[in-house]
Amino acid sequence: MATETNTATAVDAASPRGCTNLKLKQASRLVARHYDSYVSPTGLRHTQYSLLSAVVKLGPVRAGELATALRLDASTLSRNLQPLIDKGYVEVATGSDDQRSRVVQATAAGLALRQQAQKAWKRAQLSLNGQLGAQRVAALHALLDECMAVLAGAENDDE
Amino acid sequence: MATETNTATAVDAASPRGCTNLKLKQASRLVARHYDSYVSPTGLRHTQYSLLSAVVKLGPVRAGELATALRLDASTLSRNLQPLIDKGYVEVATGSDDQRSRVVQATAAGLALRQQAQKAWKRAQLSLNGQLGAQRVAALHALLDECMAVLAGAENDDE
DNA sequence: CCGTTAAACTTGCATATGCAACAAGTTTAA
DNA sequence: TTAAACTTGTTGCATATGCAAGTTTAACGG
Repeated sequence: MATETNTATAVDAASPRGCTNLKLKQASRLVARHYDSYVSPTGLRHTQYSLLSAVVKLGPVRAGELATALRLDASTLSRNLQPLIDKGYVEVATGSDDQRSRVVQATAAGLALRQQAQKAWKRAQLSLNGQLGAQRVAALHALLDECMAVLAGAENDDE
Repeated sequence: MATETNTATAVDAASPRGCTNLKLKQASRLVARHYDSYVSPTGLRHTQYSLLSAVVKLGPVRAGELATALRLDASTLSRNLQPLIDKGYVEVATGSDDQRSRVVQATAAGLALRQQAQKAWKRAQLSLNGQLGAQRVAALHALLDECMAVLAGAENDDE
């Protein structure tokens, strides 16, 4: 969109201060705790809710795709599934064409719980929108999406 | 600053889509990996670099203050310090007035390493600025700072 | 002075996270 | 058709994270 300032021409003192990584981690921790205060009474942690939701939405899906979609390392995904499997919310089957692949999907119990938890999530999100202002949240989402799109695409490049 | 829209007046279709928590975590993971690719050759992980930097900046500081400054749970901070202590980059002493408190500070080795690692951090940050655009990064920082200020202040309130 | 309450950390427990190495199944090429 | 190369997941290892409970020390009330 707007001419991507490739020279220093239009940068009018936009030199970022501080560490983007630290700010993201801190904000993420704060927000995660906020969500957990709403969602954890359902028995799911914020991470587990996100994962279960993704499994429900993406239907029967291979582990690798799920990891890519969530931008998670494959090994992390593999382990994060375990608590949900133990509790009987998702099940994993071996792929039909490719014996190496694992196909993940939600159980009936998982679907039911997700619907419950989604209500709690909704309250958490609305509460956050209220505290921060819907516009600010929308702006943050847009910015984060843009950043992820750029970074995900550049993962194979050198400088 | 700008009138904090407390009513629905100025919201013109700013209903945020998606989950703020998930977006923050995903973006944070991507960015963390980016920083690690620059910083980890120094022997520090991105989290450890942030922590060591905070210790250096805040000088001799009580554990509690450090946790508050980093918005980390006290128990997490306590444990995160351990790797740095083991490697001899920071040292912890018992408080003089209050025997319960612990005072943390960087060692000479810690200071030296931090200076080295800071160069790697700088390259990571500049590279990120380049990929995302300095303005976008600056905007993101501003937004994150605002969010943290609001959320940190509201930690004791109900809805 | 002693028992109670509060404050500052640390521990136990359960996840979350990623890299390197590994195991297993598929595809390719000789 | 078999070994090399590649793909898909899982394991080992080392942190990162937070809540609840425990420990030690301070501060207070009587």
